[in-house]
Amino acid sequence: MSIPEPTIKRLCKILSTLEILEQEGNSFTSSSKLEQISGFPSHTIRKDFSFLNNPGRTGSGYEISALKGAISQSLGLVGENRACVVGLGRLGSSLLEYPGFNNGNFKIVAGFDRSVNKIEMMDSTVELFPAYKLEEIILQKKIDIGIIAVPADVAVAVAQKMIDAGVRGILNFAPVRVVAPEGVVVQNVYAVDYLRFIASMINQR
Amino acid sequence: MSIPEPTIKRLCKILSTLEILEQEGNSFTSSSKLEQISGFPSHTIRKDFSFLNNPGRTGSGYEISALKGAISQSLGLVGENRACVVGLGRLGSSLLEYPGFNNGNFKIVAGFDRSVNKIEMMDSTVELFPAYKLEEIILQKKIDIGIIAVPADVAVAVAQKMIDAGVRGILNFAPVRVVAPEGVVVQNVYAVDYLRFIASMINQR
DNA sequence: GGTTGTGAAGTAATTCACAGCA
DNA sequence: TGCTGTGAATTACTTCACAACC
Repeated sequence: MSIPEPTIKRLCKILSTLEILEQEGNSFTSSSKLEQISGFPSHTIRKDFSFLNNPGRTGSGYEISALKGAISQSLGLVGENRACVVGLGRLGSSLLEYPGFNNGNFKIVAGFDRSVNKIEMMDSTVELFPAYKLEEIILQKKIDIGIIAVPADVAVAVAQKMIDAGVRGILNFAPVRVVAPEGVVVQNVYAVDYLRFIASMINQR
Repeated sequence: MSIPEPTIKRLCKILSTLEILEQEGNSFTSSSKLEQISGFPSHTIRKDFSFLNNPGRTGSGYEISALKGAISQSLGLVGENRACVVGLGRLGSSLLEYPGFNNGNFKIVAGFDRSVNKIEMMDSTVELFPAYKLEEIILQKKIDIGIIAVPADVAVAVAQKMIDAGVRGILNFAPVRVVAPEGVVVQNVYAVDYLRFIASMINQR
């Protein structure tokens, strides 16, 4: 039975929430507590969890580490997903060190920038390359997710190179909409869209 | 008749798409063309548009500027929404100049940082203030949307100050989930959530 | 041929409500 | 009493299909 997309998105967010709870020293939680923190209603959370394999115990709540495992497993977040960041301006360079990117399931294995000079000047724990090596390195390092943080005018070209090199997912922060063929998952994160959504919710209701 | 939330989100994205089309010199478009660019099926787009006031002409397509107006109007994106950015690290400082933030409907009227030194050194077209003035300036400048770009450990405190000062919407880029009382719209943009979603779509299906 | 706009039909997601358990 | 887990009921959304139009 496949998991509905809204459920997947909520589970991703709940996973982050659980990590925060764990960092704060908790080892158990409940659907009502998760409602307070995540904002999702508790019955929705429980329904979402019904797609997992018995993550909790009827009567008591959820053991956080077991719950995290159950979510990760059901979402297929198991192996190590290898990612790269293209464009090392302010946004890109902050992404290289974004907390949580280099957790168990993800690893940023390369950064790219057009400017060879910038690459040589930056010091980073991530290996850096000039942009023209993008396709070569994606193949060589078996990168499956590309993160785009370049200016709008080159974002589409970068995306195309990623797709040609065989990337299976793209996270695009450039203010341009990237479309990809069937089989490549794209998420466009365009900050203005969120601002507009917020303004629309504020002004409309 | 209120507009369903999925429709609102799509309309926000389509609005950006229209701006791109317009920049490229187009003045007309159609639902099938928008399908190609946005990825949403054309019938969904047309259904979404049915919540607007006759944006197109049966038979021919849509006049982009009229369509933009109809969407903006229906979403309540009419006045000027005043926003501020808190935290002027790499992410925050890039947001200050983010293209499209300072378009017709939004205006970034203030930037804040804890470090007085940084504020004095940065040159920006946006007025900058030390963090302790946050509440004062929000009131004074009638800011209704707060953008959070501070580290995780202070994000919740910043959000609380914004809420206390009367902000009506929060766009949070810190890797912490901000929750707000009824009446304050929050969007948490946590990059890891998108990575997880992508990985889950890649690995699962 | 192309297009929009929309009721009707179909599908999907949410919410309810309660049994079963600690 | 407070919790989970889940069928059933409800609600919401999407897709279809076609009339009206260029």
